[in-house]
Amino acid sequence: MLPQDSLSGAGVPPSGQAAPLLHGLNPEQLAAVTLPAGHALILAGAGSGKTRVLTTRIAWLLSTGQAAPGGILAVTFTNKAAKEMLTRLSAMLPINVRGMWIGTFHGLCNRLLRAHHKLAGLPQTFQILDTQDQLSAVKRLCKQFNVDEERFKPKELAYFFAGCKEEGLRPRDVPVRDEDTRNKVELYQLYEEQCQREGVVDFGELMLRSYELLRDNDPVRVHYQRRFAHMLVDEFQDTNKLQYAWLKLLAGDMVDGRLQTRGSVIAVGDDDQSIYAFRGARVGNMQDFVREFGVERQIKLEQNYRSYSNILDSANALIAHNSKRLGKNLRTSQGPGEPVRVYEANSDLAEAQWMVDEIRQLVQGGTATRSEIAVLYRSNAQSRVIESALFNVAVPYRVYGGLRFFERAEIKHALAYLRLLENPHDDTSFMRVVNFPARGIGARSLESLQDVARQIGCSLHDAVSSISGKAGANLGAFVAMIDVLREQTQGQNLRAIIGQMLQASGLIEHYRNEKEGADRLENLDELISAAESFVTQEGFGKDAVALPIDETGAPLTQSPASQGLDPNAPLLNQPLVDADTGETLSPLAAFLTHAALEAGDNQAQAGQDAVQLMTVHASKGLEFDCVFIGGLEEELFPHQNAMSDQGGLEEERRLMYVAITRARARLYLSHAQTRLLHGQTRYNLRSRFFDELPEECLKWLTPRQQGFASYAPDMRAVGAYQSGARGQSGFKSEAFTSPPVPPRKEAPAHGLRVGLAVFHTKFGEGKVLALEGAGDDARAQVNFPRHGTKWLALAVAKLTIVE
DNA sequence: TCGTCCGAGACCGGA
DNA sequence: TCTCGGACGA
Repeated sequence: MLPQDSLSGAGVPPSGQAAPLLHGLNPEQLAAVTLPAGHALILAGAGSGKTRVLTTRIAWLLSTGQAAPGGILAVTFTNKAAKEMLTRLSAMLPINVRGMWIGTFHGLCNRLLRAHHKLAGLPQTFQILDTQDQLSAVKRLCKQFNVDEERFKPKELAYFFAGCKEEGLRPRDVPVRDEDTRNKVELYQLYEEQCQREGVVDFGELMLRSYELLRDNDPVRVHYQRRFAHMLVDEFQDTNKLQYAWLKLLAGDMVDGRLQTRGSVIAVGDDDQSIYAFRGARVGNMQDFVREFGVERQIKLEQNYRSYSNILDSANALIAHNSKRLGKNLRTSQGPGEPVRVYEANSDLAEAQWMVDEIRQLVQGGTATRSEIAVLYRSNAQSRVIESALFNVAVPYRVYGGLRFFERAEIKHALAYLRLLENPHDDTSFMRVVNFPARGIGARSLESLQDVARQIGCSLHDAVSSISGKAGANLGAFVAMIDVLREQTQGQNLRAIIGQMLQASGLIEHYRNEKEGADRLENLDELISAAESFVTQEGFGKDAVALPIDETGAPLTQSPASQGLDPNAPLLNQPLVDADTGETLSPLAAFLTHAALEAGDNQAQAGQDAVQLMTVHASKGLEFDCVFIGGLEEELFPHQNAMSDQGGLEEERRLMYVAITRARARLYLSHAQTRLLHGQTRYNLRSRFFDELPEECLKWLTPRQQGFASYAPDMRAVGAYQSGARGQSGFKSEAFTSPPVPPRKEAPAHGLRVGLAVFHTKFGEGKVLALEGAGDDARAQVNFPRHGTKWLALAVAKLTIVE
């Protein structure tokens, strides 16, 4: 039933239209969907129907007439989530979703900055730097100012700049405590000047600049505050300080130290799934939100519709080890289901082989289709072994992550040319392609070009005319090529522009002559198709109607375009608009924006029934019937970089929690005793997370090793770990079922015995303390005076007996 | 100036 | 194992 008091006045269609929307919601979900106006926090556990609640809420607001499409702003973190929301919405309601602002933080900021680029102090065609571009911009800066790159590593500088921006700090705002910081802040200032001069913004700038735009321009801010009466924020636990401040600005103004809001904000989040602290996410925003917005309604969604209880209990038990939690426990009405299966492999190869065997059984036995099986891992590097194991037995698979479409070198090159067409002063793009394909412009020429540009204070493009000699001729030819191309492609469609660019730049020619160029040529072809489908989706062409603007120069709330009720209209948002002129951004400029904000899929063959391989981070928000989580070893998962502090470890645990809760019916966990990482074999302890799972939910496919500590690379580390959280490990003999593991017998074919002195190429001389295993599996424990005690796989380690 | 070779260092995660 | 940057010879 609809709460009567929340239906606001005139224009409300009969509630009969909304009723089907609400069908099948549980009481908490219903309460969340039909919340009356006002701010609210929804704590939504994994698999509790969060996205459904969000989209139904929007649909409910619209269908009851409480909101117009233009009055809604819904913000997410990933393009995937935004698309999902739009897809579901359009399935629920026969309305055009174009007038709504649904997108990622960065996407919406981009939209704001395009609309008000003058006020924001940006050229209309400003380009967006992705992480790669940003790094090369920083490197260029370092070269220019002769920065000691040993002392200030470009990567660290980029990270520092991004961190400042996430905190909302401009160079003048950064507290300087030491000389080191002072230098960094100076470089930060120079970096900003460089970006501004070149008309480019990085991801952090996108966010910070639009924050400042809203903060410093009252009419604009007020306009959007009025417009967005309903704001919904997904994955609120992942917001950083700046994003939260941005939301506050849109919601209302501070009056006498108190936030006076106009519309209502609904934040949906799960503190247990906060896995982005490394890029500035602040779980504390949830508490701040409750306090500063005066949130009175908090709803917990704890009913899980996804997993059986063995899986859910495991997740609950694991996450209970974290100290800082808002407190929430998932429950399910489904039965216990299958136990969580645990497997210990001798090596990463064996682990992968076991996974593949299990996967084939699942598929052949009809338990699951391939696309409903996911293999999750902590870091991308782990996918290799699994991929090759799958490949060997011809099981189709799909890897997420790694290089994505718009990040491939050839695509970046092509995009750089396109960017130069839009903005000749984009020095990052200039540098990228000025000598690619090679056209006789070497480091020397570029150095002098950069010198000249700095002296005059202009872009590289403009500095070219001041260079004389042979270098000047070559550079001149390059610039002329770009300028001619720009003129020639004026007014042409995107397909034609890209086609001509590929020819004129010599990219096609270059890759045609390259040995391994076929793939790259194919990708360049794919770029044209991508542009083509972008153009149709975004609705450029006949139905592209500019949004009208009001007296403040901002687009009007309700545009005729957004009301053009075309049920078959594409799902994406309306074209980017310049608020001053009402012009839509050119297809090329919009496409470049799209390419920067959405790195795209990494592989085609989407439709195929394939096993899904991805990192745990990438799996967030997804679910599968069967989930394998591999590499559950100390230093890998939890990752070694995260173990230095408590916060890091808790984040790793949340990551594990996310991984576990992806599974609906079957969950497999595994770890390997030895793993080839960074080109060398490592011996890792079984992950501590195993000890935090309830024994009764687990089924050990291999005997649970008591002597786990024997794999420690360093005895001191073992001591520290043993004295820590590790309690009594339950050794359940009845859990030993299939498949049987060959017993390890002493079979000293290697000629070693305890007490023998041996020599290792890396660790030097040492003494054998213990031996175990046989054949390929044989290991020796050796004490090296300088490197401590290690277990070495004799098949791998080169040990010679010292006479 | 260009291409290739080689050694060092990295690989945790993403808009 | 792979990528990057520097060195070196053509």
